[in-house]
Amino acid sequence: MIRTHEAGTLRAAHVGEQVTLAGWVARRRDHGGVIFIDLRDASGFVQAVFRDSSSEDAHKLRNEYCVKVTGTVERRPAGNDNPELATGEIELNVSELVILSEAAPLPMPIDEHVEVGDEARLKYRYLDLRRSGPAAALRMRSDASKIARNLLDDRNFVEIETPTLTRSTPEGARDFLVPVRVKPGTWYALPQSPQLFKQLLMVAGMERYYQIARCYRDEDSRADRQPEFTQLDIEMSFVTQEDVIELGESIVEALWRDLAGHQIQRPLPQITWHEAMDRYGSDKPDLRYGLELTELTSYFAGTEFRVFQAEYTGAVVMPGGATQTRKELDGWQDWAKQRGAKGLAYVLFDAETGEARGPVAKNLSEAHLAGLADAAGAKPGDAVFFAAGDRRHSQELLGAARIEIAKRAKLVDEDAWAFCWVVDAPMFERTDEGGWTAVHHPFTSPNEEWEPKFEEAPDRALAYAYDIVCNGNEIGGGSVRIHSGDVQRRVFDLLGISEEEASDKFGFLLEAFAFGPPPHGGIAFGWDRVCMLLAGADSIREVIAFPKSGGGYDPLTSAPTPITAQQRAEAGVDGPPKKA
RNA sequence: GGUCCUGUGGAGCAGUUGGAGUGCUCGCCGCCCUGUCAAGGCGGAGGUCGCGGGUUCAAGUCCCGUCAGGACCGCCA
Repeated sequence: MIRTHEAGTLRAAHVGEQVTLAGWVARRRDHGGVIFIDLRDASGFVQAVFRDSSSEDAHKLRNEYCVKVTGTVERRPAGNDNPELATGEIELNVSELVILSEAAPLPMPIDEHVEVGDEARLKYRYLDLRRSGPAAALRMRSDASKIARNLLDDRNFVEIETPTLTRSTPEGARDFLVPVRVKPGTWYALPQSPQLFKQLLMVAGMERYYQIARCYRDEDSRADRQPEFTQLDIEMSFVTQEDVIELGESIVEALWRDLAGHQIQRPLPQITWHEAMDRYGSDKPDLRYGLELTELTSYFAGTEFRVFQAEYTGAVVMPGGATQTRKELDGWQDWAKQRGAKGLAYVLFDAETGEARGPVAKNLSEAHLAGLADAAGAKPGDAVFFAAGDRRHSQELLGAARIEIAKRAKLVDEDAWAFCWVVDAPMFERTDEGGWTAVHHPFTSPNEEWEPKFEEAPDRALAYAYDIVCNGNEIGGGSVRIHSGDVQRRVFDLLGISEEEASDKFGFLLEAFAFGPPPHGGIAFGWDRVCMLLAGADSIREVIAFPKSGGGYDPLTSAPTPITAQQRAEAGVDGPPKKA
């Protein structure tokens, strides 16, 4: 090493020692006769002092020059300590300065105190990462992965890599495709997850598999989504849902204990998917606040108001919402329309009299108005928002409203951690064409109750499928898989997948399942989201070294780029497509 | 595919009902300065106001289009 110590580790105990440091000029304070440099390396900062003998070159220093300095660690003069710095009691009296490399004027400030836009940060991510905050997020992620690996290793899990050039899967998200030079017209797909491979590893008798796996989905991005993302992917043989949940909680417990200083209460609460929808209008409810939905379908039975003559009518209360201005109430209508709803009906309860006001109130009978506050759980001064219509969509609208209310009314405790499992997810949902599709994936096992009869009521059939939710974010999910050929065939039948089609698409898996597949199940954590939460960030970009911006664009490398005619000719892009 | 927000020196922002010269902080360059620590003082450079079109006597400002970024809906088993 060209240095003897790390800058941020020097303390009063080192006073008198001759040391050599290497790092970057974080800041300079040139007083003419004496020059101070904050020298930064990965460990932190230390103040280097240049006087007469060493100051000639030091005048030339600029921010982010990479330098090597040799000198003596000295106690700072009385009154000059800097309690802000871990190294604030001492400084390095420099006798020799070597400029290792110079830095051009910076395109963005590298300053702990200055906000910089995302565009500049991502384009110059290597400069962004010199700042302590962004750097700490990546180090924290490394720690998180280490904690998970250690825990899984202790439990005899095997870390196994699976292919990233694989075959296209018909279900789920859009695949990223890779043309094949040696066989034009054929394509690899990048995996959306290692799902099928981990099941094959169970057939292979590995029993306990895990992998920190890169996954790819060609869908539009969001703050918590990237085209390539990472899962902590886990699969186990001879387990029940309870075993997977126990393991999942152990991982979450270790992560939050060691990285967030938070002890979770085990077992974590479990609520069923239907309960989550009924009470919170979401399959990933944020339990940091109440504001539960109330169903008023039977309350409004027989109402003259046509909007509420619906399959489902529900409500959510906005505490203190009655004082909202007309403009704010109109804002809710725009908000609802933006989500594809016709609007958001509301009733305001006067803070003084408790009297119901608003356009909807005029359409309701005296009796319905009289009992409404109690039925919806509203107090004088509150607003109540309603959604009516299709049960699922209405609940989702109210669920979204609930989140928005909590945000606007500042009801979210930002320091709280609220975990839960959402269990008993439905197996199937209707497709637009009137058939059925798997909610999770077609290898998810029906639960014990529904296994013999899921065909009788596919809309009500429940699966051994579970999601773990933290503060309204789905951070992981999994299921017990089907290991019986008979059940798998029945599921395919219901989904309208013929034997021929199944064999064409998943033949390799079904064939493997002919050879004594063990019962198995697993879970995958969305690792970027987990790390985002642990880092206290509001975007997964903060915990990804080189994230992409919207549209899958990489501001640093400018990928994706056009290819040359020659590359295209060789790539095998232009081979004939498969007949439909 | 759709909705909304934002584009102004290198960075972050301001710019009023359209009205004479786009301003501020930081950074950058030069000089001064021996105890600062987000150092300070003096001086200086740096702008197609994202791009194109339109309205107007006059556009950073209004209108249309377009590009880029962000948030969201659709989508994401």
